[in-house]
Amino acid sequence: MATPTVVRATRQRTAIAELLGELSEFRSAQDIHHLLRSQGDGIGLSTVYRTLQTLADAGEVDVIQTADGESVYRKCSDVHHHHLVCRDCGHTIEVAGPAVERWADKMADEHGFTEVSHTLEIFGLCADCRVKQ
Amino acid sequence: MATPTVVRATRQRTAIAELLGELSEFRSAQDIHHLLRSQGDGIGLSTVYRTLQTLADAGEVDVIQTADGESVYRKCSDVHHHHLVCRDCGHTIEVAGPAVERWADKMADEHGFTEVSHTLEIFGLCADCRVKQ
DNA sequence: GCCGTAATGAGGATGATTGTCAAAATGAAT
DNA sequence: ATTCATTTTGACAATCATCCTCATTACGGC
Repeated sequence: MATPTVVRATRQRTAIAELLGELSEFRSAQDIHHLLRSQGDGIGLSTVYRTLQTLADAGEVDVIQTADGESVYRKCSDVHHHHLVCRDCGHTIEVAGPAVERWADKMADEHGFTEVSHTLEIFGLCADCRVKQ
Repeated sequence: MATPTVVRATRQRTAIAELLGELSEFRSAQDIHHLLRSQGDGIGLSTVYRTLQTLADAGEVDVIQTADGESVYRKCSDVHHHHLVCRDCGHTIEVAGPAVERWADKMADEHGFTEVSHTLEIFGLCADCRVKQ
């Protein structure tokens, strides 16, 4: 992929960005592909994957992996945060935990680790999904 | 998979358990398969996957997923803990963070989530790998 | 040893993700 | 608006980890 010197706006990219703007849950690339198609936007699966990856690299969307290893995407706020995710419907709440960040950095530092990053997600059953069952 | 009523000891299971006992890093199923084969233990890939899954279900090994979605396994202590993992060599240190557990539960509770679990891993470059580069 | 059951493993199936590349679309300049 | 270099797209094939199938083998209680 010879790095492009300019980035172009396309119908497909706009459609993905808009859809992500409306969703509050993490969705897989395949989900997003289906959603777009079912609302009439012709788009190829490759394009969805490529675009989501680009957005993720740019920090525009967050990516986490479900228990079975599938990558799911969501447009999030810019500030550092973690997620409280419903295992059933995917509904997500952003939560901040400054104390946790400090703790993680301290642990890494104490053991001589550098270039530290961390992943932290909380999974559960949201109130809505609990009653539904 | 009709649940067996008894569990049998086999050469393959013993080999996997022993290997895991010697390793301090997270390794993929394929890694483990190669390692066993290269030390002369004939074993099938399916068996490795099956056994690791069984061990994971029983809580005998921990499973986390690498950045590219691959599952990696490691024998861990029984107490609840998290991992400080070297991105380069996989070397892993178990760390405990009781305050983090409480925080996660509190967040979930405040938003009405039940059946809560969480994942938390810290990634970095260990001291050894830093000098090596 | 025998035998009922559990476990193995070779090979095929699955499913998410990525690569290929010719054709289509973009946007800057004319 | 037309041209044109470059970026994007998307149908399809290729990868790759993981799971499934099922005939064969191994375990362990008798």
